[in-house]
Amino acid sequence: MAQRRIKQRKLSNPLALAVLSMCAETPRHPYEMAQVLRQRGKQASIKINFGSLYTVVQNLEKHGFIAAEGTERDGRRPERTVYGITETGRAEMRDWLSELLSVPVKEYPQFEAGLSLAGSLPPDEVEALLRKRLAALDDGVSVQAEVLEECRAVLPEIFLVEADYALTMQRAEAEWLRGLLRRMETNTLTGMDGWREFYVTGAPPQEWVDLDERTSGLPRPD
Amino acid sequence: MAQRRIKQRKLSNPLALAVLSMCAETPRHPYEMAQVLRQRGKQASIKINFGSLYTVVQNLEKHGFIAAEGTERDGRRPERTVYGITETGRAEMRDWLSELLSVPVKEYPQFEAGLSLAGSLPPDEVEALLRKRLAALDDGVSVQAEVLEECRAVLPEIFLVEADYALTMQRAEAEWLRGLLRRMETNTLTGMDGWREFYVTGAPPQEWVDLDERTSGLPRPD
DNA sequence: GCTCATATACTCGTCTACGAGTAAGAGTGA
DNA sequence: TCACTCTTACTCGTAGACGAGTATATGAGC
Repeated sequence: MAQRRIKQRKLSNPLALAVLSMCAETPRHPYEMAQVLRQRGKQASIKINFGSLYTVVQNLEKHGFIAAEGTERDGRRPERTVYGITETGRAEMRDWLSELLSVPVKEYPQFEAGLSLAGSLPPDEVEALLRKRLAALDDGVSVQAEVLEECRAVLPEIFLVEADYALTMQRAEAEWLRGLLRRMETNTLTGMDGWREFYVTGAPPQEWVDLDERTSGLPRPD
Repeated sequence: MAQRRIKQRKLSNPLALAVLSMCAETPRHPYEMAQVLRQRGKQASIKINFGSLYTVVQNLEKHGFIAAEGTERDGRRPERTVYGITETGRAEMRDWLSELLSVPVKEYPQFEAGLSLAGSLPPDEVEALLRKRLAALDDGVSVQAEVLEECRAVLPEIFLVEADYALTMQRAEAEWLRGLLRRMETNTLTGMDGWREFYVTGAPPQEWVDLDERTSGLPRPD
């Protein structure tokens, strides 16, 4: 018997969730949604692309999560359609948001991909590149820490939870990277010499040639 | 004068970089690339989707980054095209990989989006959901830590750098979450009562109504 | 009162991601 | 040896993401 597939959302773009959340507060037209999201600083945690916004609104309507409640017009500007959330939409929003908050999902950060393919570059080059990243990361952290402080002065902390999270994660990355670089510099990271050898002789060291076979049965995170 | 736009890659899917890296080692046919990537455990850091793989290979060829070097056939199985990397492709690979390693980019983790929209759910529910996440996160961490230990027994550490990174980041998230939950439980997080009030009375508390305006000029991370 | 810049409010078309489907050979057990 | 399943090796169709473009309106400066 086939195992029931885990529920798959009709829409997967987080922007759709943001739109639902906007319409749940009060009926709005698309442009206003974008404005409010921006104004509340949500564009730092959710990518708001205008091309996507209108597609997403259309699809939400198609699936019955939001419904056009009429149109308004400001002067001779183009007419704007105002959307409100439906009951189905409200349910979808609650369910989706609950899932986002309670179920950790593996996403694939580009940096992780970079790390896993770094073997295609010579070790010294990689070391230099990572040092550059660390510097940029440290800069970013100090800038954002400052901004966050300013915000804390005027806003209750619940509104800054996501910014605090992002900052914490960046700090963690910086610390990890510092550790890695130290181990690379001091040659404490096993395999560094093999890697260097490979870039000098052009061939992988003897002890690596059968690694692929020996590790084929290894439990790998998936 | 328009500022020169930052270089935009012809292909953005990290799988394309993995393909380049595979072809750089030795010419291969698509299916073999996928096999080798899997066998080396890269599927943990790069999403390998067969649908995408063939599209990506095609596009890489179209842009001259890889070139068909001929075909082979094993028994009466379908014919397979073998691709090798070109000089342009090698340059693209180096450049792309260098960028991935040295330039931190903001990605938009779903959880961050969830946090920033959590206000659409009642506070007690959010607390429960986050506790559920923390439990799952802790489980995941301990499983992966074990797997990583086993791998360390047979593999040089450079091959496990990306797994170590992923584990560290998960630990950091768990720790941050633990802190947040503590602050929520002890009511140390400012704004919690306002949020609760909002879910009881149905209206935002007095001191929030003009927050939107007061914060409109705030420097926001972007 | 005219021009230029900027904000408003979308539309369009392309490119791409990816799930689901397909089909043939190889192995395996009865 | 024959049925069945598993693995190999792709193909196809479609939905959606997003950049770039467009067109009007409003305000600011001269």
